[in-house]
Amino acid sequence: MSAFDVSRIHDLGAAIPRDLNARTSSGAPCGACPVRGLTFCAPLEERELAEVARIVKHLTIPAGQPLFDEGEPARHVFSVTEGAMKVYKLLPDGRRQVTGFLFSGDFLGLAHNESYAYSAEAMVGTSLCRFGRSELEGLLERFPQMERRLLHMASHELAVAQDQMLLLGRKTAKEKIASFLLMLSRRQELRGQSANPIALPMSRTDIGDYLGLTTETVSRTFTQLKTAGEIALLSGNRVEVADSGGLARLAEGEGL
Amino acid sequence: MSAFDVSRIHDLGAAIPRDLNARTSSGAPCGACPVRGLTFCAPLEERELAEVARIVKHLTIPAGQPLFDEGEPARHVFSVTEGAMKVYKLLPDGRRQVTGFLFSGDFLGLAHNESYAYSAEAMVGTSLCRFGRSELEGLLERFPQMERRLLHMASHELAVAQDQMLLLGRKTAKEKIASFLLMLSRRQELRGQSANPIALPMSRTDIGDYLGLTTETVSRTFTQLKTAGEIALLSGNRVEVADSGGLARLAEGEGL
DNA sequence: CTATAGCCTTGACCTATGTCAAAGCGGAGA
DNA sequence: TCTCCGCTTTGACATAGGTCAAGGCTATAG
Repeated sequence: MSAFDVSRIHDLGAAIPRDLNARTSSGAPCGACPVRGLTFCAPLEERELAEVARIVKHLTIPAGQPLFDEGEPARHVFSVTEGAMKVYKLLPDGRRQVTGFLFSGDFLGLAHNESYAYSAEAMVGTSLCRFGRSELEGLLERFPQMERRLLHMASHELAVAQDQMLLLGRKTAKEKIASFLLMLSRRQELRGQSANPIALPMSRTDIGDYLGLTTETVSRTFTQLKTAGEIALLSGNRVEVADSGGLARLAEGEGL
Repeated sequence: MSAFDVSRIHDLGAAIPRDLNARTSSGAPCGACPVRGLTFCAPLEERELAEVARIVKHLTIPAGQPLFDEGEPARHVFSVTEGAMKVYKLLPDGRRQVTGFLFSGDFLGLAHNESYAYSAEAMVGTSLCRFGRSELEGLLERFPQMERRLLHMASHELAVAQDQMLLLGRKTAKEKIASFLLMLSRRQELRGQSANPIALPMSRTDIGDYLGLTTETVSRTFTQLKTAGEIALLSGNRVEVADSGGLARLAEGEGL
């Protein structure tokens, strides 16, 4: 896959300008945001979006570029509008844990203290909305429904994190890979894309660091699943799932 | 340790009645809540606490008793006032991941959908405040600072969950145990207790299910740390840390 | 069209941790 | 104070997954 070809992994089509008053600082209207329904802007009315547009800055970063690093002062929060990112934590000796993959509609940068708790890096060319922390706080004060939405999103993230703990602590390599593929598939659907085939914008190393495995084990497990007829590896780092029910049973350790 | 002896693990002393108007349904005044500063009630003024007292129900459960099970309709949220609980998720074949240990001041039961995402069980006799979900929502609507506090607490939980992912995915058994002990020590301090010795109200099996290890490995690793002079195992399931700096370095994989 | 650099896959071997089994031991109740 | 019972510890052995080491593809750049 071309590292810069965003469309391969996010295919919602271009934003259709509707000539609303609300415009971001770089000119894109929030009212035309293709992923608004997924973001924390969802509960706002079009009139209120103007307030958002006033404080938002739109930015685009190329594949492989870091957005921020763990420990850096947390001055901004971000919302992914297009592309794909990974967030991760490091141990002093370089061991890495990818704590999440982010796609359009996902939120990042919320920190409970003054600095980011993890690093964030684009895996393909990625577009984001950026909010100053204090400006966002003002916004949350004015629009309580936005704060409620954010709390709801955080609760969801928490549930996802607990699932990931179960995966990391108690699942086998095969169960981890099966769970991972299903997670990506479901998220594609949530973004309005088809559940199958599944796009993998991340490397085997990234997948390993997300699942608590090595590159080699990830690769071997993909091969096993392919040999067993569970999946097919397509060109462009895509995976076709033969029987999602079977994969789901595999993911929960219920054999096949 | 006596399974019912709460004081062993939580020693803030008895609540001192201050004769405030705010009282819980079982008579205990919220104004005298010994852990109020730690809970989501913290930002409320005494006058506002009366509202909380009106909808709260105080309850006490014995060691080993479940509070709720994963998948059950999430009708209530809870705040631990005294004692210790564990929350966990199960795989169909019985494999278990303990996703957290809860002590006084901790919040549980927040669900982003209609049912609980995990099971909760008391490890020692435990007291909790219970809130009906809809009543709590009304409260959050009236007191936005409470909702902000809840968002802040959720962000903190999220950061803790990411640390736990790093632990589960990338740390060795020795690093996991060291991290675990430090976490308990710090939380004791946050609750106003001494950092050392550390009380372990949970079984070796619980610790293993929290750290992604078996009982045997947990036990062997404690023995190793004891032999290395890092810790001492005291009576009553307590652990004395010889040098917390050394343990901290161990926890991050920086040798000793 | 061809070269090239970076993934990805595969193989052989190793080890941290799991599994199975059997003693210790401490605390709750009599 | 004594007696169990359940948890913890320890030992011997097994294995999933890690490590080290070659190749093999594939997609961009020239």
